Amino acid sequence: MSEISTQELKKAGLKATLPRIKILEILEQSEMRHLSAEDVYKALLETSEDVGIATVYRVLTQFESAGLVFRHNFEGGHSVFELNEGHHHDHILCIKCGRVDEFLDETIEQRQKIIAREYGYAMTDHSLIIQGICPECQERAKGKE
Amino acid sequence: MSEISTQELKKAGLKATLPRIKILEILEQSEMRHLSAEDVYKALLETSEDVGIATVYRVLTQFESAGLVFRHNFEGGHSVFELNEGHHHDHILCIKCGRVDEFLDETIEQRQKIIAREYGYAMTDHSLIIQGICPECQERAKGKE
DNA sequence: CAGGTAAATGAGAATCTTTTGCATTTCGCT
DNA sequence: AGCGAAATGCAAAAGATTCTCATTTACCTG
Ligand SMILES: [Mn+2]
Ligand SMILES: [Mn+2]
Ligand SMILES: [Zn+2]
Ligand SMILES: [Zn+2]
Repeated sequence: MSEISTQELKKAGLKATLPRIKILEILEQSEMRHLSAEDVYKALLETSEDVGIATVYRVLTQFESAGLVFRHNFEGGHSVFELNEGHHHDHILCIKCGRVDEFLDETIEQRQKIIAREYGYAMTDHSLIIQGICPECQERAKGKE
Repeated sequence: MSEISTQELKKAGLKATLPRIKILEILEQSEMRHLSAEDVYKALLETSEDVGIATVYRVLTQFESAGLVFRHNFEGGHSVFELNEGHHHDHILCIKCGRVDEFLDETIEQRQKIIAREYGYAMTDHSLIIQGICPECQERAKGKE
């Protein structure tokens, strides 16, 4: 079953080592789409794989360079990673419970390109995060009010 | 001259202490609009004020709570602060030289509100950063090519 | 399939940014 | 001037990430 992961790694130009295979599978199989290095490390511990946290950081950074994952800075302090499944999207986060939703708005995407051009920048990337309170957390707040 | 700063602090509900006055003046007088805690600390050293880095962090956080400054997470790792001068704006950053430009796009602002509503979120904030290569850095690259 | 080699790893130390604990100082108000 | 609460400086601590280096592993060759 790790054959598929092995192929993906090779295709990305990475040696198919045990830690890399395991980490890739965790990213693919986790029900959370956005995982911190610590999240990945904890998941590894549960598979009883003896992988160090330093390797988790190294591998995630390599995955990013290889285009296998995206790194996001949702909250100051630590990065989260998610598999690159080909479709760009932005994020909307609940500041109460941490829920993450994803969206893509073509109007915004276009405006960004126009703005970059106006300022003479060659746009390489962008990061848009909407923060708010999710429907559930709004209900919860209403309840105990 | 620090009278004005003293007033601003009092109005914001903060005791007008020497460190707070100095830090506010640095934010007001710096030619850089976006300063890290370390930047502020270095500027303080040059005024030969004996302020600890811990106080810099504490004061900047208080200024943020008081609405005097905004905190941004431009690059993973550290926050930058800028005076709140009343107008919200987003940022476009050069990944080569660190230059920061500011913009405001009403179309994007509106779309964000609509998206939050679509997902049922009560939007509290948002952060949009366009990354790219500024005109000067594009020229520089062209030159040595 | 053994052997060699460069690349990858684990453990812990190191780094970097930010926060915290605590003794001491300062501010704002009599 | 004097009091009490709030603020500060310093050093230690914390949290996230990177680095060092001895050891192991993946992959190529014969
Ligand atoms: Mn996502
Ligand atoms: Mn700005
Ligand atoms: Zn929520
Ligand atoms: Zn530039």
